[in-house]
Amino acid sequence: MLKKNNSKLNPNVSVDCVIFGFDMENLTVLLIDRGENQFPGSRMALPGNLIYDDENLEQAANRVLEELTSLKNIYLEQLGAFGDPNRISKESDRLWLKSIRAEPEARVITIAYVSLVQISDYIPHASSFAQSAGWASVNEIHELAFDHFEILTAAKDQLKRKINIQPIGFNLLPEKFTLSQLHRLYESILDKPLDKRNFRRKVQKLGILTNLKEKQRGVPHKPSELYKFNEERYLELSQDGFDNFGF
Amino acid sequence: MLKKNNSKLNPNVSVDCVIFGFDMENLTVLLIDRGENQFPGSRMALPGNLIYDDENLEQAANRVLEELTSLKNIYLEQLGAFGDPNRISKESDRLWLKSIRAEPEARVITIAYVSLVQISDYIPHASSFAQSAGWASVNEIHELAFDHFEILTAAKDQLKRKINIQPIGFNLLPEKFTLSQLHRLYESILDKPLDKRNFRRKVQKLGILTNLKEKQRGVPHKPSELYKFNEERYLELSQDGFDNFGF
DNA sequence: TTTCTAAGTGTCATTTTTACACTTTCAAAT
DNA sequence: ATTTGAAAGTGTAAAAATGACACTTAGAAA
Repeated sequence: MLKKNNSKLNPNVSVDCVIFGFDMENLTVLLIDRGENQFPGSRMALPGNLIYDDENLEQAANRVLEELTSLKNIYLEQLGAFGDPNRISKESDRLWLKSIRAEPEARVITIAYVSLVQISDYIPHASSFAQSAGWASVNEIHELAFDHFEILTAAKDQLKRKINIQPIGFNLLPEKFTLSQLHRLYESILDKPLDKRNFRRKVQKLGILTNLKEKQRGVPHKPSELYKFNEERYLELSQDGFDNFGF
Repeated sequence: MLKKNNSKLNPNVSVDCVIFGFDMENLTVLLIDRGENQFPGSRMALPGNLIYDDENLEQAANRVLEELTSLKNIYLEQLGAFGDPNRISKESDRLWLKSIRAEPEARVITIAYVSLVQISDYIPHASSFAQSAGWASVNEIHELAFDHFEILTAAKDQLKRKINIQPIGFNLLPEKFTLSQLHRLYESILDKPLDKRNFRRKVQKLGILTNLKEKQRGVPHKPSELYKFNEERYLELSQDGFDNFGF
């Protein structure tokens, strides 16, 4: 596992990763399982760990993510810092830290990073201290280790806000997707129903979708046309300061 | 100066504060002066310092701000973490750190906080290691200590984004203000001209301004009517999920 | 051939946005 | 008393965006 030459873990700063996916039904998030001797509910955690003194925060997040889940080279965006002095002092968390850290009692603030990926491109495999790693439906999660539930909530809120400013939802879909899939994705992120016709009208007027003139096959209903995200067109628009991506 | 009982400074985590003001002409920011033996340009810095192990980040930001500038009880919002391993390794910064820190070579990541205040309510007085503290016009700043210029740029960008979602500009104005002052404020934050009539129409339709039926006095031109921010009305609106505050 | 399922489509009323120029009110100067 | 300078304040019409709303179509499976 990625060895750091002679650099030193910083006992006070960690990174945590909120990796969102979309299983065509619901928004999902990548969690690791800390194993059976944890209290139920708090077994699951966001992938995260201490940083090394010679790496920057984003590098650290990528390294930790790879160490724990095998996911590599993912674009991560910073969510913010979480630094409550008691954030790691639940009894179950302290016991666990004793088993994996050199200075389990140190004050640790964590920097959270967020990413959006296509589930099918990234198949997590647990390693290091993660017993397993996998996708969980965001709206079925009610408790996590440390302050990770709070971090997840902040990440969902940020995603809601950002999706009205940038067309970032495409990162969660496969290269070819249908308008209905995009529609369901927006509904599940914004957590509210959107009128089908109005949604389609607007998304098509933006001009950032290319119709591939290709149909779904094998579905027991009228097959949908497939689209892809037109990145060049998006860059044109956003250079001109266009920001009306909202619903 | 605010003594911390027996708690310990954390050598690896600091906070920095970006306090914005508005002098009725331009957006301004609160800076401290590190004194004459600094290189020109890098003499000025954002108020910031290491955190204590038993305080949370927002508390730390408030404490540090008060220690350096005497400003108290200011609502601070987190901007994010800045953690480049080389962020404090410019030669001039290292020399300065040697004079004020116990572990001047430690890796330090910083959490930046932002606030908007009315210049006239908060008169900064330097203390601790600040030689002086005062307001500087944001668009005249081209260099700062450490990575503070980068932090300031991120804060300006966040402000631009946020002002289109929440009517936060009011925090920068005195209680009574004119529509023209509000107009100039929006133009200076968004850094683009806004049509006077359209601006007034929209801001008045929002219903979050109360006309005080009171006129400016002593101005050598038609006196303006004075308004104040109607917070109750704003809360009503934002509870219903209203978000169209943009220009 | 029937049935089931999701895809796909258009219009009208309302609201929001944009572009644009002249009159008014006060203080200061003459 | 009159003039001047400076910013405040005001309305309209065209274009664009939004929101509400219901039926037809294409394919697979029975």
